Amino acid sequence: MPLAPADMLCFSLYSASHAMQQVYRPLLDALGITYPQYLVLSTLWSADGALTVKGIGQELHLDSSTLTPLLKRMEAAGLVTRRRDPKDERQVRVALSDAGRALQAQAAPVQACILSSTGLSTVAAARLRDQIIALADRLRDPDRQSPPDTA
Amino acid sequence: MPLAPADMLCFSLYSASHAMQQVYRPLLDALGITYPQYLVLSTLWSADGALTVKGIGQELHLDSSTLTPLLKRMEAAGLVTRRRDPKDERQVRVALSDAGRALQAQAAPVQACILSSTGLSTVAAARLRDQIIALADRLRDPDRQSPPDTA
DNA sequence: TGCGATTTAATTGCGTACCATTTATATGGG
DNA sequence: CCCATATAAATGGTACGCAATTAAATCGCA
Repeated sequence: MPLAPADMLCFSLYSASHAMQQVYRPLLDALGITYPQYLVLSTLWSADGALTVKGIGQELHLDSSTLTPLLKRMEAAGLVTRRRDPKDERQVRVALSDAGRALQAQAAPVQACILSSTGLSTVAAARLRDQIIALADRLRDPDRQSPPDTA
Repeated sequence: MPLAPADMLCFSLYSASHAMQQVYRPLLDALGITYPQYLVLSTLWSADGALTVKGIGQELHLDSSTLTPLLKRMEAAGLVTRRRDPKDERQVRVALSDAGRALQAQAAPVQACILSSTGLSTVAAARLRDQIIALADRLRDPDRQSPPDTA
């Protein structure tokens, strides 16, 4: 018998992730940014220095073909700067502009608002987060069990 | 202090959902479908009859602006049929074609492969799924607040 | 009976995501 | 020193995902 989406672990993730973005949307609309842009800004706020596109991609598990246009929009919005690294011109260094740094204060209440929307305590949210991170790590682990093609 | 994406519950969902789709990708590539298309097919396989676009959207929490082009691609691929309901011509009824039904057998091993990739037992996967479903339901609940943490 | 309010799909425009490919730069080996 | 290889970013193409708009059908109620 077939498994309906509602019974699938994958669909719970897919669906919860979308629901989460819906909660973020009005908060981020007020800041003029999208959810992936908020993730990039959070990375830069925490990094406290310029990161390469590659470095941001490693944090967020996104590749340059996703990040390049996203970062260009953020640069056009005046939130970040993009400069070739003079030491290695293959790399593009992304740094916060003053406006990008200023947005951190505006965004300060967002996390508390999100947590409240989850209906979870800080501890319960952290516990669930860690379970989901562990799952994602196993899914990305190249030598995970169940070899369908490893004869 | 700012919260890095790696510490956010939202990002664990975002990231795990993407990781899950990467595990699905090679399996679904072999069937010639995408992950959202697999969700639509799973819905139709379980429903055992024609559903409206609206009905599919309620199952998957997607709206017609996402589903209409997706269903048109599936129709072009010969997996489903789309017909206006003669009783109410606003509605479009989506039904499996023979090829769409036949794909169910091809897709039968997929769920077991995915479960194995999670590294979780059936019971542990179901328990995590239920926690995430409950979270998503609270996030979608219009009258949510009650932060049990912030006094 | 008839007409406006509501409901439903489709359409449009924008922003992700990702694969495959291309371009530019750097580095290692002979 | 120069070529082969490796790496980073960008590009092109396809497919979601959603807000807002448009178009059509039905319902509500006088």
